[in-house]
Amino acid sequence: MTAKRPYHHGNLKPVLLRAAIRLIAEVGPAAFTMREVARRAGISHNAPYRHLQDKDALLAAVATEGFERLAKALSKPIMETHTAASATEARGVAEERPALRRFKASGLAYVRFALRSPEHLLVMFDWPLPLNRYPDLEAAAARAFSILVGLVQEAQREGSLPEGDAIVLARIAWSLVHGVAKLAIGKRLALESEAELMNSTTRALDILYVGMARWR
Amino acid sequence: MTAKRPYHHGNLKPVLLRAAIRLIAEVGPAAFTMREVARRAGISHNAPYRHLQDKDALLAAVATEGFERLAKALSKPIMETHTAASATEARGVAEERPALRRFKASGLAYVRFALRSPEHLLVMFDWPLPLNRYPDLEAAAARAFSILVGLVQEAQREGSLPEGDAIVLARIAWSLVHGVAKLAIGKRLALESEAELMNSTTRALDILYVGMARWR
DNA sequence: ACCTGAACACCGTTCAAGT
DNA sequence: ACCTGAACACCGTTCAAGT
Repeated sequence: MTAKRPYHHGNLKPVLLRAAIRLIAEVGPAAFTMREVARRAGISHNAPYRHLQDKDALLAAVATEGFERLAKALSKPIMETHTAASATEARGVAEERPALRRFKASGLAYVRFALRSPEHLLVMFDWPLPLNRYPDLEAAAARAFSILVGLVQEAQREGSLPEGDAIVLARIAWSLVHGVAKLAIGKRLALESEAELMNSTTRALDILYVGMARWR
Repeated sequence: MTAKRPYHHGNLKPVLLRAAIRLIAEVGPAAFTMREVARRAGISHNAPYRHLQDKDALLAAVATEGFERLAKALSKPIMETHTAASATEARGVAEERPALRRFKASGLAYVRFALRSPEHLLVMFDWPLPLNRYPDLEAAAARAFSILVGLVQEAQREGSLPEGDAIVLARIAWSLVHGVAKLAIGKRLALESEAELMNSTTRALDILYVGMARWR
């Protein structure tokens, strides 16, 4: 226990990232401290400053990683049972074309990502990081959003969504799933299980799609 | 400047609340400290503990006040120019009945509240307060949500929204406006002015309404 | 190159002592 | 009753000194 700590050599940064995420998950970002991160990484309290400018830089790295994972989750929208239970499907209406399915699935993927990585979402959106000081973070966030815009455009080409500014439609969809995700994480939706939340999200996305398709 | 501080007598709590909100608005909840609140209130750093159990209790009071103000904002949805520009209106379709107007207006009011009091919204939704330990807060939050549910029910009685669980519809609407509000506060929507945001929100609410009305 | 321990100016919270 | 100053165990960050 009083064993002398060996020097930690090699890439400390990923180790710090993992420790940071686990710590935020446990105590929340408010109680999150650099010294505790260092303790968990088994290094002295100021070693992180060799690799990161400061606490914000560590959180910016967490946020950047979060946007990269989100982008991956959004672009791999594998259809699941929840989506199969989608209303138009249930009625046997064969109008749900592939791009529209992917668009809706990405919405579900957003919420699922948020549930699995609430600590990431929190740092990504609710930690007041000066975005312009972290270009990597800004770029990762832009990439994630552009995937959603691309899905809207595909659905437009397919004829599932109306012509018009894809960015506007993407922002509305993003707002909906972001709201669902944030409220769900904060336990404000009074939904029991993840399955129930996914069903509810599917319904919300169906409503949004119907509204987008008919609205003029 | 070295003048001896007179004792502060009377109700310190409201003074602390005002100071707390101003401080959070300036530095964010992460950098928010009890000692600085006390400094701004012109009292010694530990005086607040005579009135509040701890830092969380002060933030819980801020959140409670926020929900009370939100409830007020939602129940006084005065129609404004943005809503008047709503699509159905623009086309002269006279189908927008009063309860539906109030429902949409409350959505706009939610976003407007968020823009005017971002610090309240942040504490209300993103500070990990153990809700069950602050019954006043929990009750205020429930009251605010119930107003939205009531608006949905009125719109259902009026025939503007389909029959069915009002709570489910209210949750979906809440998610949308909450997402818009959070993303707007975080400057993630790339919208220039408040007017632009209100127009965009109006469009989103129109889409949601159309989707709700037609979805089955 | 990378890490450490001591140091500084902070925090949240408590408590005996003052008015 | 209400407030204060000193105290304790923390934090973020820096820096000279070690391997």
